[in-house]
Amino acid sequence: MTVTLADVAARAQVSPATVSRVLNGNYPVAASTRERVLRAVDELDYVLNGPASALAAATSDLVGILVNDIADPFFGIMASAIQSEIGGPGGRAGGERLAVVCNTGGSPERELTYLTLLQRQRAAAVILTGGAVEDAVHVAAVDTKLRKLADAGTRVVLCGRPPSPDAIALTFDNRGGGRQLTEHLIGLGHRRLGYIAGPEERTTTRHRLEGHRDALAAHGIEDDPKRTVWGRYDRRAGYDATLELLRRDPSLTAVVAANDTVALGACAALREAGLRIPDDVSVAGFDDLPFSIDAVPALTTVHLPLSDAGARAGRIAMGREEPPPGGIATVCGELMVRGSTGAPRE
Amino acid sequence: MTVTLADVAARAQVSPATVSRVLNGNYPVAASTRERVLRAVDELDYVLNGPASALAAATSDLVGILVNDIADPFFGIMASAIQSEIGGPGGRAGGERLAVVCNTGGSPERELTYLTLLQRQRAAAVILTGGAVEDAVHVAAVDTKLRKLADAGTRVVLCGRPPSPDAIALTFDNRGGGRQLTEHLIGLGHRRLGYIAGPEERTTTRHRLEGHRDALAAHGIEDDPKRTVWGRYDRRAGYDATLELLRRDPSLTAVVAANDTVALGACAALREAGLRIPDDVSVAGFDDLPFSIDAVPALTTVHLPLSDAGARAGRIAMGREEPPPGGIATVCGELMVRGSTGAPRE
DNA sequence: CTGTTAGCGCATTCAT
DNA sequence: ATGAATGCGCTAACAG
Repeated sequence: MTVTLADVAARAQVSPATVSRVLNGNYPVAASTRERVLRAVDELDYVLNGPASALAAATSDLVGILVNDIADPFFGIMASAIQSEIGGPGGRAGGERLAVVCNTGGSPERELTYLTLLQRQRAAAVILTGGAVEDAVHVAAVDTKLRKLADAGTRVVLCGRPPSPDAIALTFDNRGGGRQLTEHLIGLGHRRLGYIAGPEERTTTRHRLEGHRDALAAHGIEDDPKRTVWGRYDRRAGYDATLELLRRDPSLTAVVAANDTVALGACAALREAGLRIPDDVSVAGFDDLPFSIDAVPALTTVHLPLSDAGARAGRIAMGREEPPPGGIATVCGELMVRGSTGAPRE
Repeated sequence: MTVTLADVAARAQVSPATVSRVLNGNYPVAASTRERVLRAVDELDYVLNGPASALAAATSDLVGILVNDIADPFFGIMASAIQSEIGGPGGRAGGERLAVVCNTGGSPERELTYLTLLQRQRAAAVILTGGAVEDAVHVAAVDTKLRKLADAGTRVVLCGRPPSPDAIALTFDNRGGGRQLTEHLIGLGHRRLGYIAGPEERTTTRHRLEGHRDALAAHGIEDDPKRTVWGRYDRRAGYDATLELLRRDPSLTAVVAANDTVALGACAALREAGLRIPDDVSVAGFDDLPFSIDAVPALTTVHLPLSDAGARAGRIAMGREEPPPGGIATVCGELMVRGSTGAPRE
């Protein structure tokens, strides 16, 4: 039924080994023979059997990309950049690699499951993006998994995720970015700042919040726990949290959100409460996703070079770029001051 | 070095076949034996070899999801929904399936390449999302590919994509949605409407535009070609196109965009041109992506049930839901009237 | 319910 | 530069 390498060999009147060699292009074959084989491949419409190939070679052309939320452009942008560097020549089987993005939905179990699945597939490389869950048991489980993958020859790269032994890491300076942002607001004169944090157990959440607190502390501003609210990384969370912050302290003059999406929800809540941005309340986000510049007013935020970082992670995973010294590099964000922040009222 | 099924069998003092059976859970095995095997698996930290398994079974647990732009939430939302229905029990190898999303970037070649790669991997199912490129040669090539995949036992489902023989299709009623939207504007009194279309060669672009023109024709409004501009499906295209439309006809009272992202760019351009929305110019989008409600004013658009459609496509691909009669179902959008549209000025 | 026997399709030695 | 032979690790009949 399905045409195999042997069929091609027969048709081209060569041995299966020769066909394999021209297909993989990693061994000298006479030009005339090659051409004959290629023609047979074409005529028979032959398609390599991936599993068989992977089994025999003990490695595959799959490259796994793990993301926390595929519907969030934060991950989409990184995944897209990674993938653009994955393709091209260099792999086996004609140089085509299958970049597969796996959506963990932020669930530790799913993360582990996908890692196992990729291990099962003998993936050529695995790239984990975004913040990690901090639960000690889970961290240990992931580290163990990553070590096994690495031992089995899978290249493991972290992008926008805190370092782990046995993996090359490109981490984002979330703490520094958070600090810059809050210092900007303090510099504007704000003293009563609300903070909308992300999910409590994630590293990204903690680091950004720490940066915020660093800035407060550096300027002798008390960090009133009432001024921090936790939620998910979505619009609704920002909306609800803002209402809650306003309830707890109507005299707030600024709201700092864990990311841009949350900030958008915050803006909506403020607007509905009849407050003007930034005249009554300033708002700031984080990430600088494409839509942030279109918010009204445009969102002050911290720009993260998601695309560049993703591309670099992709190249490292493909062995086309040297890993950073020590296996860890910190990628810094850049404060983007726009219309959503201004001096506090009165 | 790496532990195999045979090792597990030896340790559990059973035959390899038995181990395979408990792992796949598709054959009766005595509870006591099962437990012994599972314990051995655990102790040895055994991981199934995916390629070997796929080779022997002639099918894999891979499910491919093709998207045009992974950084666009339109696709992210569908992919996420599809994936949520892919997992769970029912597959081989412990019921875990690997949902892999492949980013074609809108390129016909990449689309074909990914389909070949998926075919190579003997994917269990393939789901293609979003609009297709209309070039006859490419359409034929894709159809051929889909037929081969189907013949090889891969389930093929289209989601938000026009029908094709040999595939089950859930298509969006882009034409109807486009018509509704423009009729809404005409009903408001608009007569000079600009239209920002997407990439020229895509079905989505064409259908939405046709709907727009249907509405114009139905109301006896001349369809001046000067009032249509083409561009990509991104913010920048909307921005540029709006400037161009304004240049060609400053008396426009409404701008209809091919999708929400484009509409956002249009809003930015209008705002910078000193025009108020909707007082001076009304704006409408399409898709109703999450950020659309946060635009200022909130965007009038056509809501597409991306999540529901994706979930349904996922279930059909997994054989857990009956395909629609005739293999084709049309999914309709719903007009969402919000603040960005109003009566024309004067 | 469990063991035995054959391949699945390809990459890779080792020869020639 | 090419062919022959071997085995990758697993599943699926087929027996028992």
